[in-house]
Amino acid sequence: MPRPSAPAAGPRRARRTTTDEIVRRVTAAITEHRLPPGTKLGEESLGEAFGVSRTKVREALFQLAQLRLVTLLPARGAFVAQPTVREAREVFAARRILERAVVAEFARAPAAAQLAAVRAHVAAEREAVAANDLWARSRLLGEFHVLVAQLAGNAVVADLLRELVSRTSLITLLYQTASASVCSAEEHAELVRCFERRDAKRAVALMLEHLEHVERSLALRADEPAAVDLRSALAAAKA
Amino acid sequence: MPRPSAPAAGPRRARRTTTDEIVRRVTAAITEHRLPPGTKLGEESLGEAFGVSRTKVREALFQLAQLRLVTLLPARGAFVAQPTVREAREVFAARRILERAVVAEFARAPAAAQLAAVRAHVAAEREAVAANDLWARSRLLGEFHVLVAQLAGNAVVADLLRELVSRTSLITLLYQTASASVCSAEEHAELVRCFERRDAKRAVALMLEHLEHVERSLALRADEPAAVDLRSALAAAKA
DNA sequence: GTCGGACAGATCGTATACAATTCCGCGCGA
DNA sequence: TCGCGCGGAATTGTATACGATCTGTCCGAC
Repeated sequence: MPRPSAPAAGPRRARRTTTDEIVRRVTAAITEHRLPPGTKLGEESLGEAFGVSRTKVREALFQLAQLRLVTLLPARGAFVAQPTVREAREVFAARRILERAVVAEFARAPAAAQLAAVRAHVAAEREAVAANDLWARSRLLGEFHVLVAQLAGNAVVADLLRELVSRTSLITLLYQTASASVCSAEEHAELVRCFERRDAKRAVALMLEHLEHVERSLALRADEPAAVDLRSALAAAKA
Repeated sequence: MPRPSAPAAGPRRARRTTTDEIVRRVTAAITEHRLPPGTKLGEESLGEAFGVSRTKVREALFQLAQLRLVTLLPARGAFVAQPTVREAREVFAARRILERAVVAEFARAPAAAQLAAVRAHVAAEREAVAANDLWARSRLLGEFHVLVAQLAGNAVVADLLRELVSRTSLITLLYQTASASVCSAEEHAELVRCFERRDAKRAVALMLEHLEHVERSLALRADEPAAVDLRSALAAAKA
């Protein structure tokens, strides 16, 4: 009897909605800086919040742990991750590696429709900045990088980058300095202009500069976890 | 009341053993080509095999799905993934991007102990090849790339690469030609010699060549899933 | 003879229940 | 006053139970 050779992983692929929905919403909450690093994510609390039971919450937390957005402590629960300085630097290094290649590829031959898409995205970024919508701003600034990767035509790389971008959001929140707030939207806009000119070389340079700019704007000096967070938490009090 | 700032994600980090153990063992089974693509992974069967209950198996399957080693069909079950040709090409492209950078970094200034480690690894590869131990061979050939990434000092990149290497194992099995069997161990050995000479440029060239060599040895011609598998399954009969 | 619908079996999805571990506050003693 | 040990409450870890969905087969109709 020959093996069934799997039921053709065809059209229907979307999971119900619930588990991935929880992952999506918690991810959004973390990357949009609504859930600060170190926040405890109790299973019962989350279940109550989403109207589902612990079983489902647990699965979502496991997935989030694999994305490195939450840390699971064996019998103590789930917490929003607190990337170390070392990890932060490594994430930026990884992004430089991937995005250099992505930008070079995309700038080589962007289709008109693709250029329109990135232009529209930058417009949305500017809108969020103008409206002072911090949540949308965080989300859009990150999604820009994922969008470019998708348009570059490699979904695998785009997925890897999505993960790294999420982690970057966490890092940004943890280590941002008071004066930080890089105006990334304009840097994105300049990048888009390079795309329009098919200027791959300059696009790559700009992207690397952009990432280094973001990294340098952070306080990545301490060597261990984040005593920073404790202090700021003590100073700023209530979340 | 200031937030507890998380219970110091300190020393103890290892998860119990069970869930990750299942993930590890199934991953090994897949990457060592003991579980062919398309194999159904029933929850009850796996639970029985590992002596745990479905709850735990499900968590493991979810993690494996995120690693893209298994495909979850909504109400039908889990199957060993069958990467498409497109996905296969994208995985190789992603690996070229990452490994080019990894090799360049590592070849720049490898420590003596690190060189010893990679030499030892290649020796183990040769041993497995000589002993005709196909399982160990598959594992070691993949782990070489992860090892180099780890030694290059970026754990984040190493983790990304580990995932890609696992997926490559699956791809290799799915699309290998009868005459395939690239003798990667010798290519690894030559790479190590470049490391010893700190010849970064040639090391990068060799690595890219090596990856392209592996990719070209596969039958990545068809555009859709793998009718190949069906035929071979019908021909070869029993697993 | 082939196609369409319905039933039965099996498997997955979700919730609930119980056991194990941890955390927190209290009391005791030095 | 501080350290240490000890319950009680809360939370996590695991298993089981029940409902929903799908697969495969059988039967009847065209």
